[in-house]
Amino acid sequence: MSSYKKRTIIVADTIKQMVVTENLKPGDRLPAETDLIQRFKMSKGTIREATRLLEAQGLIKTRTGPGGGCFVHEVSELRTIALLSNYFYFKNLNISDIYQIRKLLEPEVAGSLAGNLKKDQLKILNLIISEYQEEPLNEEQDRLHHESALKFHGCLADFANNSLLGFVIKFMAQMLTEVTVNRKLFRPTNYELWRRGLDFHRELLTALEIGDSNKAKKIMYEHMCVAEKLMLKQEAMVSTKLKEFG
Amino acid sequence: MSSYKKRTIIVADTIKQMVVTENLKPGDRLPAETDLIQRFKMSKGTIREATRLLEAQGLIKTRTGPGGGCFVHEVSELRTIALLSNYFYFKNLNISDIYQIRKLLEPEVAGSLAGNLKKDQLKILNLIISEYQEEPLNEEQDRLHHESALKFHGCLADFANNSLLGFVIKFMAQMLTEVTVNRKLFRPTNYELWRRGLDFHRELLTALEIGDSNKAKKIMYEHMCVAEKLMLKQEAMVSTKLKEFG
DNA sequence: ATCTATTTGTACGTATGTATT
DNA sequence: AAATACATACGTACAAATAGA
Repeated sequence: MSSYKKRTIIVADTIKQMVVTENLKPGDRLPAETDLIQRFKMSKGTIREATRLLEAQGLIKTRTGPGGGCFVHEVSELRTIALLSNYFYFKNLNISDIYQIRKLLEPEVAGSLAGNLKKDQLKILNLIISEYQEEPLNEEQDRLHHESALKFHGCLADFANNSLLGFVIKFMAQMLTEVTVNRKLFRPTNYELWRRGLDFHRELLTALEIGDSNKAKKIMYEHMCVAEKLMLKQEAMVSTKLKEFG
Repeated sequence: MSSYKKRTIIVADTIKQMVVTENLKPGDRLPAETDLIQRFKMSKGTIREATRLLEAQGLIKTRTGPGGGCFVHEVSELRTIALLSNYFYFKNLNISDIYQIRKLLEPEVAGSLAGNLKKDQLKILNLIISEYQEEPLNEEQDRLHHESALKFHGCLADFANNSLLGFVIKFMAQMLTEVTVNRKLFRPTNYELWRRGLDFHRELLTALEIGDSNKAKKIMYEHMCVAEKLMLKQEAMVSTKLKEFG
């Protein structure tokens, strides 16, 4: 019940504050380990605990050797999504939860991108589509197709000007992957999901190219509705199977 | 270039895997420190580094004393939002980015809650509104009002059945707070933002109570639009001031 | 290209503190 | 009050990485 703070926390907080008050940017140098030892009058171990804590959060990076030390670091998207996944691990998300959000956000992005994509961006999207244009012949291929299709959505999100919106969309895709993998929703192969998804993506790309914002929005919305329906069907089928044979 | 892994990481990963493969739930016990020391044949310090790593991620909790030890722990929402904030620290979000998402998600939640709130839930919402029903007399009060108003939105999000949607909305509110605080958007006091926000919240509560889903949705959407406009105005004013006097 | 100095990283052992039964 | 089990912190020794001579 005291306001006592552990020494490692004091050091970590001080370094964090330093970044804010001195307006440090990624790549900027922080005091060396030996400096901190002297400044705080603490042992090497204690100081290292502090930097390790910040490193675990992805806020700093340390390098060994001459000219090495602690540097401000931008937290990576991958690590952030991983940490978010931990939070939702026990939350038992279901398909509909995810699609409720996707149905709202994905059409918005599609609409905002219509007519605003550069040639090389369209090229990239086409390239991604080509990764899943062939009919999947087995479960493994189906899974890979599914992953690539989600990459298509992630790519659209990256092209959006709103990094916050882009992040949320990519996170939704990640959660969807985790849910499908956890519940083994890839057996049997979902031919219809692949086939209709591919069609939607192609249509969407055309609408984006000609700059028809409303059409792009509409296609994406329908795409989300159909995908949700098919995944729910798959889910129902899998759970029936589990009841029968599990 | 080797697949060498630090001993602490090996221990941490092994424990993580244990949670997944044994399908452990929050509160379940993990091996005690002394057990792990024997099992891995490592020093106490090394083992502690591993558990500390997992604790930093919020995945486990350790308790001292007899019967103490490591326990599986559900990552807290607060901590998760804090980690997410780190990610966006260098991303330079702006008001419009945040409101683009709020305008899509908040009305959806409002609509879904109409007619579905229990009496005690309505009571809680009323109580929160009472926290900012008096006119703010100074900057500090204005800031507190603003915080309480965001709590109102967070509470609605909690009442939604979709925990994912609720989380995203609460995160948006948090980002909004950080942006306003960082850019010192609280001076001068934004009387209009408070006044109109209060009115919208009251109207919304009525719509939720009588179960008019469409009206609730519409009110919330308008609320978002007005709030965005007022905050952008405030932002423009602040930046003008900075140019003149900064 | 090798050696050297520098700077962080890992691990151990130990002493003492704190929380819980 | 005592026993238990984790928490914090220190100091030390050696390992690994790296820049520069």
